[in-house]
Amino acid sequence: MPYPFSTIEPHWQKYWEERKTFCAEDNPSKPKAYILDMYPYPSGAGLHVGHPEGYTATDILSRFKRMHGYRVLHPMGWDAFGLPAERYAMQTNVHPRITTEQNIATFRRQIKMLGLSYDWSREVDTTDPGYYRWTQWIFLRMYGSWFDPRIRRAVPIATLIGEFDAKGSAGLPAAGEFGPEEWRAMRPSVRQEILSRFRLAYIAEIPVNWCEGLGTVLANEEVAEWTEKGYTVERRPMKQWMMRITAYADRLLDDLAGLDWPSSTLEQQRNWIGRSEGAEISFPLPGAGGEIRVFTTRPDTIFGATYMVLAPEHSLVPSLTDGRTRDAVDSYRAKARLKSDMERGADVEKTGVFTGGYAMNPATGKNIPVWIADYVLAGYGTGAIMAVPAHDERDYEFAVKYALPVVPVVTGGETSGSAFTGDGVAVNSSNDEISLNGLPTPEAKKTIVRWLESKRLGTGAVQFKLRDWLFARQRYWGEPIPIVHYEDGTMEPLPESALPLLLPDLKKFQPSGTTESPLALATDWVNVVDPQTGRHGRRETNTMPQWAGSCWYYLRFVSPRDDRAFCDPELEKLWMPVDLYVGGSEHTVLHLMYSRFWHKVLFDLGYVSTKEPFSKLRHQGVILGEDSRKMSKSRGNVVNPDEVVKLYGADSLRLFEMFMGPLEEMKPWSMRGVEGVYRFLNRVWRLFITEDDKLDPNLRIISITPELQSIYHFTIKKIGDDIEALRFNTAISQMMIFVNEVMKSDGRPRQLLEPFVLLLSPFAPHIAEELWHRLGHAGTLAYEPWPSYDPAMLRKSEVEIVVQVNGKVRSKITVPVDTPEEILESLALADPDVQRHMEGKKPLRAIVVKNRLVNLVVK
RNA sequence: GGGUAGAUGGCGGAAUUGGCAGACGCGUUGGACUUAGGAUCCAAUGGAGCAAUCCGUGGGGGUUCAAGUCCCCCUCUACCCA
Repeated sequence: MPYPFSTIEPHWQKYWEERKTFCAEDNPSKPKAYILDMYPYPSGAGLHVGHPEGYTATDILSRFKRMHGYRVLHPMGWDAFGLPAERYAMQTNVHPRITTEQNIATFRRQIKMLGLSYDWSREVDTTDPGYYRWTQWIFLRMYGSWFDPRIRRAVPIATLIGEFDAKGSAGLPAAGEFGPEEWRAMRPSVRQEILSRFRLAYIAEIPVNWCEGLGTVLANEEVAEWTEKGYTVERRPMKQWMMRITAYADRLLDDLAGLDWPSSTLEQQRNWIGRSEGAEISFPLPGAGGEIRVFTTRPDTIFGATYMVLAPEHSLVPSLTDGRTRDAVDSYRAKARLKSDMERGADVEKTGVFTGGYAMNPATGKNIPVWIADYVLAGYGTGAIMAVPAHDERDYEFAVKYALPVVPVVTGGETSGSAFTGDGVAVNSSNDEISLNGLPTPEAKKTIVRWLESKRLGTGAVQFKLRDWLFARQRYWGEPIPIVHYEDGTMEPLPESALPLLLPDLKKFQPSGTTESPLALATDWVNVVDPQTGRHGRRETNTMPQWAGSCWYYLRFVSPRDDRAFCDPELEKLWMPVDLYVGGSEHTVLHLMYSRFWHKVLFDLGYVSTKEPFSKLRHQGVILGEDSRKMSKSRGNVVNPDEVVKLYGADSLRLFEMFMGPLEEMKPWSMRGVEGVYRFLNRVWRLFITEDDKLDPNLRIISITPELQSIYHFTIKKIGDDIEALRFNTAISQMMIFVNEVMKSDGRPRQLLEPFVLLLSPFAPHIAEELWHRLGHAGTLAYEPWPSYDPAMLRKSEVEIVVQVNGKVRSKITVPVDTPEEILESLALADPDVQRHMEGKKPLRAIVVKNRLVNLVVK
């Protein structure tokens, strides 16, 4: 008879829920553990077997920590804004609120069915006005703050206004040039424009990926997905809300150093930030007037700059073109608009056209042609490059194609047929005032930057690949941005008391037909009159991107029902930072970067006490289908957790998910494997419970062999060590070894089996609670102290020593533990098998490792 | 092209970090029990060989008494970035 998981599991789930067993205590006297899963997007498809992998891992650790006397914060919530619910609404006119509620209900049911020890009283939902009120509130903090580069942190915008009032713009180049009187005399809309150059949340006109078919702007990483589906995406300049994450580039990079994160994740974050050192150089435009500014990491190659390339969108392009080139340039610009950054950077043949204009190379004094080409991106650097075909692959390719001159200025590598991009020694690099010839690349860089600086032609500069974050989507189902635009050209944030700014109810969810979100159609909602001044205004119709809610949900869990603060400051100190964060590696870059950014802003403004949110991070690996291919509906290899739980129970599902292999690894599903752990749980059950469903009368304190005693103590040690290190697969394997040993031995030693139930409980909590109960204990085992082991008991009395001759195992001898080396050696030499292999050979030396092996080297 | 992680039986995976390769599980084979077995229990299970023994951790070199583990070169796979 299989064990009755289908009655046990709901029973204990109900018990935990009714007794609030896993409510996190805000009790400062206990050590804390904040153990967090990446909360899911509740899709219509429901849970798949990938979800429980990470959830079970954190659950095991949470339960383990509770049994060690920790207060554990282990919450769950829903990242519930997002495009799928809205797209469904477009097709059916079912309000996304309704779809979202249904999906959440399904997810909640499925997650509860797994017996995960979440504190459900802290559940959050990003679409709940009580939640997004605070997302909006944080947005307003970002809007109301600026990053002061002199102290490298964010401060309220009022400090900047105060500075302008008192001293004018002095010291802040981005502000322009004005004195205090001028500032005070400016029209409000002008002042606002200047301030928006500093605010952490600001509106800017930038080229974005506009998708007419979807009626929305897409993030760069979303473009490929939609173009593959046949949608057209074009580059188009639009006014957009942005977040000034670039201000934090240095700190986001530097603070990675203190994090216990996977090295690949750290590396990807570094690459994404993409810090590079070089110089910004001005190339004057003799014909058109003005100058082209470029950033380069190789200022030392400036003497080899034989042409320049502007991004097609570059603002100087029109003034450089003339009648002969205008048509070609315009049509090239039109084509480039339709390509995504990804396509443009891709390894395809470079294209470009000559603008007709020339710039002067400030080092050589020569005029060089200015081209446009889409491999130069408007959003990166200055949107222009000096092209050094001899020492840059892409420039080389381009120069060969368009027969532009290639002038080598660095020696040290093979240059025929390709560019030499490495470091070397400068040549051909001198003018009347300066010579780099003979200097190794690093010296040459320093020398030329000094010269450029002295001539006011350029300056040493640091460039980041990281760009400001596009923070607006033309969608309905997202957090409304709490800003009103007035007819006089100014905008104003809503007062805190007006939050949450609720989404208006709509009946239809189609795109507005303009570049605005469907919110523009809610005229009652959009149009407002300022009660104080009577001015007419319009609400911001963009909503926030899906990342917004997930940027700070880990903070909300600390005080989820607080209506005075997004996060109670005392409780924040009590729980933060997150001690372990587990989630998929698909969030390696964006989610983790964005939340680190928000966290740092909140830290600067004094709302949180740690500079980083997640001290330790791990990713769970992808679970493949039974055929070792990615699970997908079309392949028909999707495994449904409901099915597994129905057949084998939640404990078996949990146990198998952990037994499959290392947490981070990608691994295929196996129903047979589930059966395997299910058999194991049945075996455990039968150790305690007889065929007629009674506690086995043989369960008594009995004398046991030293071997079993030793295995028991080792099992406690191994399971504990493995859980701490998140090596759940080997912990389970040790449980199996222990159970096999007990099965083989005589009797049912209660003094071992009763604690074993506790060892099993983090992995398979339902069966463990049931056995604990049947053993005569009242209440839950969730807070029982974890069994301890005696290190002395780990020592065996005898060990088997391997005897090798020339590295090959020839015999094994059993000796008392810690037998001295000399005795081991003589015992080995006396062994008949060994002697046989040494016959006729001369002993050279013996390597003896205590308690391990003897290796006899002979010739 | 760059970064990161990998490659161990028929399969998933273990291996005090240099010390018996293949723990544990799946599968397979044989047996026991049974009216029955897709339940349970026992035994075997990397390959070759009757055996002694030999060969075996993607491939090739190296260091070492000793290499899955360390070093060099190569091949392939996955993920991310371009």
